[in-house]
Amino acid sequence: MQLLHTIRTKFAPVLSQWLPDQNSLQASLDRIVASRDASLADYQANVAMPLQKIVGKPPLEIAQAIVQGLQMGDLCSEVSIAGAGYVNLRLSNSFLANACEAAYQSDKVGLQGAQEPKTFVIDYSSPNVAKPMHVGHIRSTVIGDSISKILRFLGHHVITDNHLGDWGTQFGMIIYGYKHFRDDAAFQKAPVAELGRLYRVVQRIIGYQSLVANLETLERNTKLAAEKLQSLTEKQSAAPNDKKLQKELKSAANAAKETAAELESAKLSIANAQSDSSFIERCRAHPQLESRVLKETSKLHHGDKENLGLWEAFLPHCKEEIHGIYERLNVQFDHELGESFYHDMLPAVIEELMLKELATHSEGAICVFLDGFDAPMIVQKQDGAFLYSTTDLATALFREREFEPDACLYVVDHRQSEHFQKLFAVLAKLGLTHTTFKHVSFGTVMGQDGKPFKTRSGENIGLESMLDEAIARAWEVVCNPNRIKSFGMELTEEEKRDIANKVGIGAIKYADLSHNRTSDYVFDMDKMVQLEGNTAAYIQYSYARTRSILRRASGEEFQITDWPAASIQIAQPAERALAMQILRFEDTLMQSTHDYLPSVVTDYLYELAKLFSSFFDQCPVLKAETPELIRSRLKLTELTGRVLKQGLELLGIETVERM
RNA sequence: GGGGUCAUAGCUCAGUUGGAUAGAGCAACGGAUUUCUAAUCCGUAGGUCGUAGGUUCGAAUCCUACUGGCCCUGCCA
Repeated sequence: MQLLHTIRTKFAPVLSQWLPDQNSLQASLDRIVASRDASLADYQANVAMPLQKIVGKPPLEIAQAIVQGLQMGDLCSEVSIAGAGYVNLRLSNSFLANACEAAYQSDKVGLQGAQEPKTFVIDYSSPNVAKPMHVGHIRSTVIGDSISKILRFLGHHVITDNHLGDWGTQFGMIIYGYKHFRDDAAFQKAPVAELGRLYRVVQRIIGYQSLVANLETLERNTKLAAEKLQSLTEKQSAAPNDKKLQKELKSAANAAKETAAELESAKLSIANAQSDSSFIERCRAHPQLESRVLKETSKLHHGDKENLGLWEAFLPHCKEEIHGIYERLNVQFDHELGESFYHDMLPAVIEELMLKELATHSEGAICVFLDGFDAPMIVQKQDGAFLYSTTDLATALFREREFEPDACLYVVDHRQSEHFQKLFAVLAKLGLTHTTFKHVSFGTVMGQDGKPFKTRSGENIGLESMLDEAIARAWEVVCNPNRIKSFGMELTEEEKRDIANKVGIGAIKYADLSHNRTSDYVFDMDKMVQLEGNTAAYIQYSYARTRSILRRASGEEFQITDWPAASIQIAQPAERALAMQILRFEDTLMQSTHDYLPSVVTDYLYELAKLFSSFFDQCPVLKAETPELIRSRLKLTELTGRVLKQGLELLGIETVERM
């Protein structure tokens, strides 16, 4: 149910006497919120204080007038005024009980759903298929999947699209690699692994060559920075109190330090590479590899038979690989329209931009210049090739025609925010003004050292091995024989595998979703698999406990099966706290979709699981005083389980009946 | 140089349209168990919300400046 809306509706007639205008009335109603401190109130209306200017009376007097005018009916057991003029509400136990009853009878745990369903296109995951997927891809995939599920559950029309990078430079790299470095036997045996190896071989050579090529510039810059620092230091000693100079000195010192460190690390990498003689030989044999790779890419894009043939041969293998990962993550898409799908539409995009005089030639490229940005959006390179900005424009135009969405969400990392600002500005100029485009950005996954999460040698961490490790650790903890024996549970091997799998994958997903989407977070496998505190396992465990009680109830010892027909009673503090949290489910989902924050849902579920634990501790279910109470609590337990399961499902996390 | 973003307990983090005494988890300490699954519950301790101003009934939250970190900044995606 939409609890907040129900409460706010009661306030509307009273507040409208001072706020005849709909907008200001709504703004005032929005100040009625769940109380942060449950000991003060369940809900609080912070409406009287801002009204003092409009009404011309002290807040306390206004609050009194509000309370006198309110017709809360059965909803509240207590309405009071506190502090500077807060109107505090205490929901009545009978209301909570009835509302839980209704939620229990409903097939969607009481969900009313969106009044005006909208159409969303959600673009997420979108990896480059020829490269191995790494930890950086997990956020987009997991966040996008969760947002899609929540919106869909609320009744919106959601179209998910995995915009695969299946047409870019990385294919030039593996095509070049395949032509020159392939191991046929290895390719026969495991094509994806071999392609991955070829990608890394080519990447390493390009990396080395670019380091060598830039070494001179780097040395010069380092020298210049050091000289600048030197001269500023001299000036500083002449004028020690010049603040501007001090600032300059500081930034010069930083710059000198940075360039020196960069030079040092470049030299080190080069020295390391040079100790590998076969590698150096390869580099000599393939000079200027980057431009050779670009040529292969360009040939592919221009329909070269051989390259197109290789691309067609590689792509199914690459797709199979990532589909394997999606299967493990239990993530599905409605569409998988990659970059290659849009290739033929790109010239028309440029044509339209030129025709509408949005794009101009500049320095040999075709660019769209936008107010507020120094650099233009480049849509066609000097060499005639298109860029991802061109593809993104074509994609947006295609989706507009095909799906007619109300909103398009791009779940992409925050470093691309400027790209999306430009993209959206151009789309607006192209007349796509009735669709809301939104970059749902997210922060970087950091290592323990506070730097982007990489292996010690600087490589990205493979997604597959990360999932394997999470599952292995989940196994160790969950299927620990001592623990299982301690409460006499016998699990088959198959059941153990299933549990370890769902707990391990759940741990990774939950760790990602529970952090605020926009902030960076430190990746800590120990912690996320630790199964204590704010983790998926704690919630999954709570769910398993609800199932355990229900299993026992209908088992031989108690033989109770008639609780669905009984009525829910709310009396104990732990019962009412649990009931109220259950009823806040829909409000939580709506709040979560307001700015696409799955962490709102994780917080909610964690709180619900904690409240259930308290309830479990303080309110015996099967050993309650009366048969009626036993049945009431069984019903509440079942309802809690349903919400926990549904909530986890919206996060893409599965549950188990026993763990 | 320009722009973006972040700074909250020892650690990892919540705190979204400004609301009452700033909250969790971990780590530390103390209690509860013949268990409806102790992977639990209850409690103690821990803070000048980066600094300085401003806006107002009220600021961790909004504005300005400063300090520090990360990111982006014309032909990769």
